Amino acid sequence: MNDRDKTATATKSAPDRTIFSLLHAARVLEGKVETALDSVGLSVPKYSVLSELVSADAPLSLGELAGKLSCVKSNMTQLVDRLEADGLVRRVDDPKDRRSVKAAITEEGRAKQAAGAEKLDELHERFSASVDDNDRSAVQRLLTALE
Amino acid sequence: MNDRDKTATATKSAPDRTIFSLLHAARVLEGKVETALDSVGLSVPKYSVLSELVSADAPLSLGELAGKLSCVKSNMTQLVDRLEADGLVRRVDDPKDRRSVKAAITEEGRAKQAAGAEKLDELHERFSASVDDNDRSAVQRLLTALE
DNA sequence: CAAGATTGAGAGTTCAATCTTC
DNA sequence: GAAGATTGAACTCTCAATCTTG
Repeated sequence: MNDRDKTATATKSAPDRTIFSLLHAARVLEGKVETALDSVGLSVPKYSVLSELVSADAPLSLGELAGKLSCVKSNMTQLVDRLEADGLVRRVDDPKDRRSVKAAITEEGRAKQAAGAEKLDELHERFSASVDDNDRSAVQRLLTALE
Repeated sequence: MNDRDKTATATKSAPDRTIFSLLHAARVLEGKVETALDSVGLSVPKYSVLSELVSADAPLSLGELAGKLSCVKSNMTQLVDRLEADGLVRRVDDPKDRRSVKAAITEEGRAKQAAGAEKLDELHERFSASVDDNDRSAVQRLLTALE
């Protein structure tokens, strides 16, 4: 069942490829995650920061957060700005290191994170129900082959 | 009210989260596409616009382009601003409809698009080589189940 | 000088409002 | 009024430069 791939380098604008359908699927999925979180008033980056703070169960420095979210520090500066404006986190000084600023989650932030996690669980439930185990492991295999 | 029960959210998403690995894989893949296009001086949105113009083989209005890329019209206004600054497209008036502005690809834009397509083909080659047909069709199945 | 965070500029995206033209 | 495009504001992200502190 392999009679595609006729001209490898010749045809430029002949779209076929699974690679782009995977990309498209990811966009769709990401959209669903965004919608789910949006219904509780959170964005994906905001939810990610709150989740890290909840799972650490302690304030984290902006540098640590940037590392965990795999983004640049200046990004975290602005993201925490918005979270602070929303009242979901609070900047606290680090007595150990006067250069450092830590983000501490507020009660409101904790509640938002829990609400977001709830929505994400629901989404995951629906997703899992519509996919059988064989396909699931095939995807896992394909994904790890990607790195 | 909110007794944070760690076992509730933490253990639930730990063992079984294909949804998130798919999301992660998409990020990785998207990063590779970005890198490939960046090597010829293009971003993904810019390449997409150029490709649409090449495949249409005629100028397209900004509204048409926004529709094809599934984005908002105001987005296309700014994107075409940047493409015009790069000398890759040119705004031309539509004699049929004085409200409308069309984007016409330049020779330089055509060359850039071809270079980008070349890089993407190479990427696709490498990807296809590392995926067998069974896994490929599993992905297709999973993707259609997603909508 | 290193490591923390911040600022400024720019790319990309969305939405709401506006302006011109049909 | 409805459909073209544009502008302004907001969010997310990156990079380069800067400022403070170790």
